[in-house]
Amino acid sequence: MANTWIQKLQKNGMRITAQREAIVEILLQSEKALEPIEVYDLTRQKHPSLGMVTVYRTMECLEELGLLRKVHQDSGCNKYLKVKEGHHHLMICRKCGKATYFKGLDMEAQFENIAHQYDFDLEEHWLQLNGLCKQCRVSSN
Amino acid sequence: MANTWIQKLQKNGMRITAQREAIVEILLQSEKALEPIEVYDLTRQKHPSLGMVTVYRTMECLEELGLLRKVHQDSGCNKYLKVKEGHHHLMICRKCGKATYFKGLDMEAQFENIAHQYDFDLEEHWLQLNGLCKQCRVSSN
DNA sequence: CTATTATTGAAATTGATTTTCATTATCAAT
DNA sequence: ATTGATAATGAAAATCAATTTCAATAATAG
Repeated sequence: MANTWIQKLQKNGMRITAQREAIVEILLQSEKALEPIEVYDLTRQKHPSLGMVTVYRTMECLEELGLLRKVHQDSGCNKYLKVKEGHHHLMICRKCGKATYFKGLDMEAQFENIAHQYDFDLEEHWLQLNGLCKQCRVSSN
Repeated sequence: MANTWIQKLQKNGMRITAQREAIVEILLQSEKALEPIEVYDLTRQKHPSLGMVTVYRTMECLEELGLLRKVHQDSGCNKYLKVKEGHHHLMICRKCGKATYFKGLDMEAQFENIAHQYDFDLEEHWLQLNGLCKQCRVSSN
């Protein structure tokens, strides 16, 4: 896992540093989208000298390389999640933030149909399901 | 149009001021989602003494009253658009920003189905189509 | 008209993100 | 292994959006 990301960084001419390895580790472990400050706090538990700027720069690189993607939630739009290959959509728990990818039932045709009606050149669609995951539904609420 | 919004403000115990009327006017005229600074600039053309804080506060009120809604775009997540009654989704031109509501083909059943598979308690879904509107496709690109 | 009180806007504050720059660490080439 | 070019780092400053504070002003009930 982490190796794949590190390799990709390397292939793109970037150097491998302890900070980057630590940040990648945290991001790969997380089941939910994380904002820079969260990555900073989590990474600093094992790497206290890490600077916030390094987190921003590393996450920016990872996004440009297509390894991370931005996720929008009511709780903020500065959260980043590991990308999953192929065409997927997200299901996100509003309580714990757990993000699950699911394969979209081909709705593309329907979307294209609508776009056509409005003479709209459809380039992409954003679909996200929000609610409560199993665990969070059970516990307190 | 504007009367409806003004009335709603009044009904909720708010006072009608020239600033609020001007801001409402701008927001109702716009075909695209606007961020506070844009509302500020546009409104100040006819009302130069307007303060930024008033824009923020007025837009916040309008959102709470269900007249405005936040819209997420690559160009930012601090944009607000007039709400349309009923269940609709958005189609947004990435070039001019024009936002068009369309009636969703009932995809709720499909979404519920997916949610059920993942033992997920679906509360809401976000769907947005992004691309180019007719005018923007024709002109230059 | 007047008194009450919500609203306004300037200025200060906060919080997130970006920029700058001197120091440090990586890695390719010896 | 050593070295040198240069990419990466982190502290501090700068920027930008949004919020809070507060004295002055304006809307509206009576």
